[in-house]
Amino acid sequence: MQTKLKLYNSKNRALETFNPLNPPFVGLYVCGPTVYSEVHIGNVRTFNSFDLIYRYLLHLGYKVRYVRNITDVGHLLDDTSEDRISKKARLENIEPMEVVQRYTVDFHQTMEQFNALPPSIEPTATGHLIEQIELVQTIIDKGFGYESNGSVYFDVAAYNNHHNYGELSGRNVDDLLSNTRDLDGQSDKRHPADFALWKNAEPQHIMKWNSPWGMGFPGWHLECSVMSTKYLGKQFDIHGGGMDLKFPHHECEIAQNKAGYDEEPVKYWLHTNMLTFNGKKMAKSEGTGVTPREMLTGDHPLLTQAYSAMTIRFFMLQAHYRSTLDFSNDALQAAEKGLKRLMVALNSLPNLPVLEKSTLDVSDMHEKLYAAMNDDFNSPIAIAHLFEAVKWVNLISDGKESISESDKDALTKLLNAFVTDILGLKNESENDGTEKIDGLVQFALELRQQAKLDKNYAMSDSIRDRLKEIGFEIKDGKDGSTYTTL
RNA sequence: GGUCUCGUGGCCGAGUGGCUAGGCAGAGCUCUGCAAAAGCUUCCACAGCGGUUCGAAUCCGCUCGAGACCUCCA
Repeated sequence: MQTKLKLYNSKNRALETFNPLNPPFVGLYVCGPTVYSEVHIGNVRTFNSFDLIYRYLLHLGYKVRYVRNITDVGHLLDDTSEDRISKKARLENIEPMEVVQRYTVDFHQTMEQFNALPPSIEPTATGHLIEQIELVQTIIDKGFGYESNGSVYFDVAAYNNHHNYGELSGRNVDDLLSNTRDLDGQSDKRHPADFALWKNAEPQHIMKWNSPWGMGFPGWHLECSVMSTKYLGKQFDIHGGGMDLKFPHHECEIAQNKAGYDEEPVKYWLHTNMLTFNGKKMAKSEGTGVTPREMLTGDHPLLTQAYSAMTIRFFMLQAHYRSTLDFSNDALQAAEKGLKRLMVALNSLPNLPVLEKSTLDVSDMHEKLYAAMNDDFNSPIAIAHLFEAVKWVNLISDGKESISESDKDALTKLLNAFVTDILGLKNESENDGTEKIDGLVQFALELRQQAKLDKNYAMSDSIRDRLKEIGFEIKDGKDGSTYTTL
């Protein structure tokens, strides 16, 4: 088993060698979306980042259990005690579970378009209410939670006497206790930094359940503690999520786990950075997010055209997952062209001529690609090397470099592994031409070739233009014409 | 106000002490009836000011600028 992989543990702010708790098994938990509206493209970036990580771990041979939750209850709005899902349900006059269903399906369809592998388990908060209530009770029993007017809060001060609240996000409790902004409706809490484990429901509240403390609903951070423990154990390898979840969400999760189970739950914390838009974070709650649909259709004021899911995925992979990535029309156009060049080279691999000896060092390329990914999943570096390989392919085609049979096989295997399996990129436009269509286009090309021989350039240009309108781009080469589908 | 991150060529984005990624755009060339596409080659950088060092984009300090978290958020 590989041990060369290093990843950046954001809890220790350091690059660490990856040593799973129980190799070859790896437990990976990622905070999923709250399904009260369409995900935006920033959300997609996060899940694509973790898809890359998941794919690479699989590629290395680990048996990964990838758990990603669906949050279908519980996120309070600040000005009311109503959560986002029930608010949306009320506004649209439908059942909360209809909201959940609609956007869960939408989320799955979206991620499939981006070629993200589905997680091994995708648990929902509402499916784990019993476990959540149990954990609340345990935390109370251990003295780290208290009931107040039908709600239960986590006692941060009490917890901090035994543990270190703020260890993940680098905060200190004294600052938090004195520095937290004053918000209304927190009078039930002993300290402003305390957070809800269970929240009392008003009579008009739709999503509520019975509990030892009355009708209510679970707190904001509880579900992830419960579901990660249930499916991955009290200690597991990797917990991931967006940077913006680091505090308070992940901090609270750690506190709940340690308070309830007396274990340090997570060995490696991975946080992905934000996709920005004009330099600023997209915020679902402020409606500033661009949706995948808008990008895939080009129906957005900032975009001059539609972009394919693979273009967007490739664009995202050209930045490291821990860097912010600023999204713009120009950057996407660049990604589109780059991706095309990469895929064309990959597709031409089988046609490369072979010679006795190679003038290129395939094993060196192999080393460099793995070194890049082993260095905290550095996909931009890996892609840079892949473009070097693209150059090789073109030079070999031109007869300016040569490759042996065995090296060609090795290179083919290597590039396919990285582009297809690890980066998760696939051809989008091929295969919409069936054999019959291909035959038709070839026939048109023959007619055009004859026209050219007859010096009937009006005809040959006309054929070229018409085919382009239909979606076939003609490329005239030395040995005749070929085409690509647009 | 507190905590933290970042500022790289026209654009996106790697790189943490010397060998100055990569993509796109630009330029030149090849191919070509023309064009497109493609390919090859190539120019342009490290916010500013100081300091450490034989040597800094990379370390330290200051200034300016941007952003994130502190409240639901990927």
